[in-house]
Amino acid sequence: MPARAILSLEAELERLAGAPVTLERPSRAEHGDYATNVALRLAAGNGQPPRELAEKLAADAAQLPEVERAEVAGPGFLNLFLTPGWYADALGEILEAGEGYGGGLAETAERVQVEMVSANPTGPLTVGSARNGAYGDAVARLLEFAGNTVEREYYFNDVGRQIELFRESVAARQRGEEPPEDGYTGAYVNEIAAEPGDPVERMLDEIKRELEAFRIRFDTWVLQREIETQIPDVLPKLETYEAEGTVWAPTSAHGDDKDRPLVRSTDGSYLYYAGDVAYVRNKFERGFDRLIYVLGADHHGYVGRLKAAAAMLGYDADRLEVLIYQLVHIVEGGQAKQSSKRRGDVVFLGELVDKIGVDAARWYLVSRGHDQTIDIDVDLARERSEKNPVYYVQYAHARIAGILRNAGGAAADAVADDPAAEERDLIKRLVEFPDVVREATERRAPHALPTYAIRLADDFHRFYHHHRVLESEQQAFRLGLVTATRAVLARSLDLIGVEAPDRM
RNA sequence: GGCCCCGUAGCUCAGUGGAUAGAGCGGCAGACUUCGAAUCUGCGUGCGGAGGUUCGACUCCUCCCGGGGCCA
Repeated sequence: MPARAILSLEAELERLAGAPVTLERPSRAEHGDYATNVALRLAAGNGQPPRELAEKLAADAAQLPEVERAEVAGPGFLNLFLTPGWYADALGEILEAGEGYGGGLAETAERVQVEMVSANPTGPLTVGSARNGAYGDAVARLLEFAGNTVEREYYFNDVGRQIELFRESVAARQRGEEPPEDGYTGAYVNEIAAEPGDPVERMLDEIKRELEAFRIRFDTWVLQREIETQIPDVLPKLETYEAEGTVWAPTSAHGDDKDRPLVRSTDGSYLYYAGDVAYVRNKFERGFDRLIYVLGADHHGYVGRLKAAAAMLGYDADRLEVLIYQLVHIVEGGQAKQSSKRRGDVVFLGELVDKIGVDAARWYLVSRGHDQTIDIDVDLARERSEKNPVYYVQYAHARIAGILRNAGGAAADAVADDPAAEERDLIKRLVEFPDVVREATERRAPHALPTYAIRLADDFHRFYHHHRVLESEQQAFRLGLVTATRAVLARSLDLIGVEAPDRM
């Protein structure tokens, strides 16, 4: 939802035009503060020349108190130039909303679970898991900001072949032997072997520490072992059939590519999908309105089977959402590198954070679209991190914090007789924020936030370069302007888990 | 063979129907007696290809080419 200042203007224009009006910011200043293509849309319907319609609408619009002048351009665009009064209203709205500006936009607040990361506890978290967490946590933060209740969950696959291999690998090292064929050989295996206690427990604790350091706070940790005890209760609730010595779930009747095996008839042992179904039921039974799974592109095949599980259990499959992000490729010396946690030649989250820090890492991992594959050269990462736009945005925040420190609590307001171009641009940028947040939330696309934050920082730095805040005739208005800017910068960063420092 | 993602400036990427497609990095040339120069200003004939839908397509549809992934 756009800011109120936009909505009310759209509503007035809608009344004049007799049709829905959407305002957008033209890329060129001479096309006005805002523009609408409503005349073009209307003309397509009733055969009237679009410019004629636009001319009439322009004459009416020019009478509105917010509109300084209205012009018709191109094939029939209506370009609006707004009054200082509109800018004062817009900034006033933002200052009034304070820290909550742009939030609380959910139409109906839901109880949402976001399950993310969920890497096997057979090693430290990789950069792939870091992307999962950075992305999933940003989506979770957006949903919370919109007014939903969000719980973050981590599912530990603590049983199965990989776990056994991991235990055997550690045990072999402890005996001074080589790990088994296909076993885990990374350096961290030696470190785990050197310490007492269950290696899986140790990895669980290590992963929890890493996530906390990465600023992802989980509400619940679930063990596969526990979920599997619920399988016997769940299977009778499913329609199943037996074939080839196996009990199957007819998931293809619910949109899956093919049916999934549940139980091996010969020995009654459960297959992987049985656990998936039990877990889906377990989640819904906990009362969530919406389940979100965050999975890498290599798990794309899970979308159909998870939704089928929900449907077979009698739940609305639309309430189970699977967010797929593309993989992180490690590049070294210009060559993409095959990586394997077993061989230990992956790049770990810890290494990335050591080299570039949490802020740059989270920014970097979430600033690409989730449908975009990321290539990461860790050796270049540190060098690049010095040029990371995250510091550009943080610097804008720190600069404002400095101004506000020096202002010593002087009064701030929203009114200026005739805001300068840089001031108008900054206000219009701030006015965009609720819509950026809304779209990022709806599309589960938090990468819109870094993009927006750079633009906002850019507008601020330009404003700062041209105008003094303190000891100027416009001090109160400019303090209002930078106060609003600081709040929106801080919120933009917080939504992607990056800190907004007062000093750098 | 089937399915999913991607192809935009030298590089990394924004841009899910509007006007002359934008940032960052790299490069060149400028700007500090000033609330923080981690800043600002200037310099760019690029949407993989071919059709189609539309008043209007980077955006939607079909096919082809190229890269990545999953399943078989």
